[in-house]
Amino acid sequence: MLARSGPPVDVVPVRRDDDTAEVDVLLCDPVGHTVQIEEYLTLVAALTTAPVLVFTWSSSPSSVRRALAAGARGFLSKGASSGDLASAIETVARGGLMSPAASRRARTPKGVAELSAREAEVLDLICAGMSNLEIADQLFVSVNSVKTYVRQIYQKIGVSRRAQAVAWGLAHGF
Amino acid sequence: MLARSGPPVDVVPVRRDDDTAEVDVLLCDPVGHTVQIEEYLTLVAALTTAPVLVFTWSSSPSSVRRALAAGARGFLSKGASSGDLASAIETVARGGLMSPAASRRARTPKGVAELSAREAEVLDLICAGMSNLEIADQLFVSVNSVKTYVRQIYQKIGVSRRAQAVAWGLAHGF
DNA sequence: GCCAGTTTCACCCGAGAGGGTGAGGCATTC
DNA sequence: GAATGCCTCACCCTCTCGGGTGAAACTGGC
Repeated sequence: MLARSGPPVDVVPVRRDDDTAEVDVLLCDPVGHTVQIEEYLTLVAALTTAPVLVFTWSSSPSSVRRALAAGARGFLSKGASSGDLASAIETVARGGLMSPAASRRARTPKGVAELSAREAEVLDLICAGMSNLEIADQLFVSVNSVKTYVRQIYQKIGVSRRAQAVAWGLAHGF
Repeated sequence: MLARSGPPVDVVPVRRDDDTAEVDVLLCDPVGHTVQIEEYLTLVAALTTAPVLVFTWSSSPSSVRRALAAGARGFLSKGASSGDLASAIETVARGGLMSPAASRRARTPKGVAELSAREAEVLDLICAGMSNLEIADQLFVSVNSVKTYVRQIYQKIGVSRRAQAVAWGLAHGF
């Protein structure tokens, strides 16, 4: 995704228990932790001296507010373009603050416009091959909630089974 | 797939009831018709004056023999590279005969080496979002057979559910 | 002819998915 | 405050899938 952006960006996967990685900006998706986002970001910030850029599907003003208040230097929706992501990384690496107000225009990739943040999140995990129960575990919700999202997703993207949803999702940037 | 090949090739979808399409080479996958491939190819040949290039997963010598005997000007495995496909189209368009002996080296794309032709065929249809029953209908076999293939595919590519198989398949050229 | 691999099929059973209905709580907007 | 959309959850039921077992027929190579 970033390979086609203008500025050169090296991506280094960082895991929770990896405290030796040197990065300029830490990209962090608090999926499953949105309820206690403050605690989560405090933990994440303790792992690195690099500024933290939250990169997740949810971009509700409440999440943004709380993430920034928790010390994140930026917040960007996964629906933003790769160019926006690259420039967000640059802004944060330079010590600036990246708020979604600057990227609100480039909101979602084409075809995802009608999915809510949560629905997009669930579709992301479906495309990763996870079962409903695994997704429920990951997001700390009931499997009934996941089934509801799955139904809504299928209606919105016009499919009727999982394989079709995966194919759709992968064709649309998930 | 062909967009990245050297020679320029225009692809025109041709359906069974479309007898006005002008094409130089007719690409034809007799999926589901391998038992009566002769009859099928006779029908196909009646649709066009263009040479017929069979493009399918199965590349058993028996299928090749019978397809060429039925009038096909070429036979190419779907496992072949896009370059091979493009040059096969050129060969056939020039009036040549395209037999798999020339493309046997570039047999399957990476990662599909262990799938049989039938298994690859089934995975193709899974990636198209079809259910087991639909696949069975398409291939004129029992749904029990399809389940068996699905099991074998999952074992070979190391997945345990459909969504994972779709993602794997799409990542490997299906 | 023998052997291995492939194709095909059946059956059993539990797990997972999918479609439906209904409901309450929260955040945002007017 | 009311309306709307979203999130969350429950429950019902059916369908599909997935893992297992077993078996027969065919093809190609040795």
